[in-house]
Amino acid sequence: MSSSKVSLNPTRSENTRNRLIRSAEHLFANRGFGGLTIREVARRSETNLASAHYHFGSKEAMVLEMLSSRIKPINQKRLHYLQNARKDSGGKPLKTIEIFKALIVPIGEEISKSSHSRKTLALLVARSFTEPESFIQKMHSRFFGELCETFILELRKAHPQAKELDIYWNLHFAISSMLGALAQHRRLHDFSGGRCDDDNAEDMIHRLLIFVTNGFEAGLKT
Amino acid sequence: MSSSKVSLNPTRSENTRNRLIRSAEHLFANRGFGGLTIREVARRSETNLASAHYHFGSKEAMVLEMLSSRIKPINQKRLHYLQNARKDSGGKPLKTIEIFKALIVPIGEEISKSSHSRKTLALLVARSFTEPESFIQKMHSRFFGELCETFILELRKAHPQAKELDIYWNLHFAISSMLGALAQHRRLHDFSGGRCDDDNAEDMIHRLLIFVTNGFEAGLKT
DNA sequence: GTAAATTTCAAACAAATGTTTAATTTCTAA
DNA sequence: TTAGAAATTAAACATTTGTTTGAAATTTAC
Repeated sequence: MSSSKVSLNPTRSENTRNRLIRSAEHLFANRGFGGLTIREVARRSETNLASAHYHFGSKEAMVLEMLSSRIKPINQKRLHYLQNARKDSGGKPLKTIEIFKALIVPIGEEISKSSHSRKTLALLVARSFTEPESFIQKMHSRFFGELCETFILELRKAHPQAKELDIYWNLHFAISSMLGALAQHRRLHDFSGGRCDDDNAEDMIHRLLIFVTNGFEAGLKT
Repeated sequence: MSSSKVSLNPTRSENTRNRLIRSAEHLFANRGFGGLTIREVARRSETNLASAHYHFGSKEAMVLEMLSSRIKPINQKRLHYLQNARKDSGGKPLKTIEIFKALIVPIGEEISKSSHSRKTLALLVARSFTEPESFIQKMHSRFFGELCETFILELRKAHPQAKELDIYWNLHFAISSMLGALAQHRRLHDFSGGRCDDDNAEDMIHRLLIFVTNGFEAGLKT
């Protein structure tokens, strides 16, 4: 039942817990909530089916725990980037691209950092927006409610002359681009005949920033 | 076993077939392939579980048949729009926005046209890109392979000076925006506090076109 | 070292799913 | 009208799923 203990010398129990989370991550990223089975999570973790229930209580609780472990650090980084940008701007409203940097770059960094298959995290974050509605609702309210408000506020400061609706719509498009681009890289690989790869996360993030910033700003000029 | 017969006075058999397809559409749109069960499709169609297998052979075949009935008309319209644009241009390369119009407007029109819940078709098309990879691969090769090639060719004609990779990447972003925006309208509703609605499909399509066109063109200027 | 708590495990449970079968009903055509 | 084809149905089948149980193994604390 212990939860927040972090140790350099993890106990055996913490080890299985972590192995379970890592396996759940991989499976959820590649197959979604419905396609993930506890049995396979347990098998890949080289532990028993029932131990997953022992540690998390249910399949849903396990997956949400896993998502939390990946999403929360990213969201903290996002807020951190935003704060730094505010400091640098000396009280002036931020430029659009700075705001979107704060939104997008942290994902890119976490993707580059992660030692295992680079695509797992990208799929993970993006898939969390393509799951059935019941699941998504829990995700959104748990992980993204505040964050959205913060970014909307910042965008409105940056564009005081813009209509509220225009900001909503175009932020919606921007987030869609980001998530879609991350989740559906397979399509890119397909129709570029393998000439584009997303191994270079920095390159991808930079391209995405240009696309999103220009699309957003154009959308405000009605 | 008859397939291409179209009659104004549909037989009883064709009726159940159509009812099955319509129920499958609704369920697939809202819950995805895994969340759709043949039993529920049959129940909603007020017919028997086994008749779904009688008409389609398997769950997968039924869903693919349903997708085909919705996607093929849209893709035909897309090619048609492209042809018309070519005629109007008098041999000159098309403008970016004309190409994206051909890609995006047909979906908007079908959404407006459909009598049942407007969001069903949007969800349907978009979800087809967020399903597990094995399923998507079949979808892509069956419905979108050629289409992608055609549009890439047209974009290259329109931007002969642009790098090939830039076109691939930014088309990828554009498609991501389109699908994401269609599929995830719930987020828009959420963080706009209900102030944005997507009942006005024309308005949404117009906004999307502006966003995508400007993002794409900005992405080519490296 | 030993007793209690924690963790792991094999087995079983109950519910749900895609598919098949065989009988019944409905439609079609001569 | 009637025999044969087509379509529908109820029932059963074989898997698979999330979850629970109770015993065994391991760790922890004194």
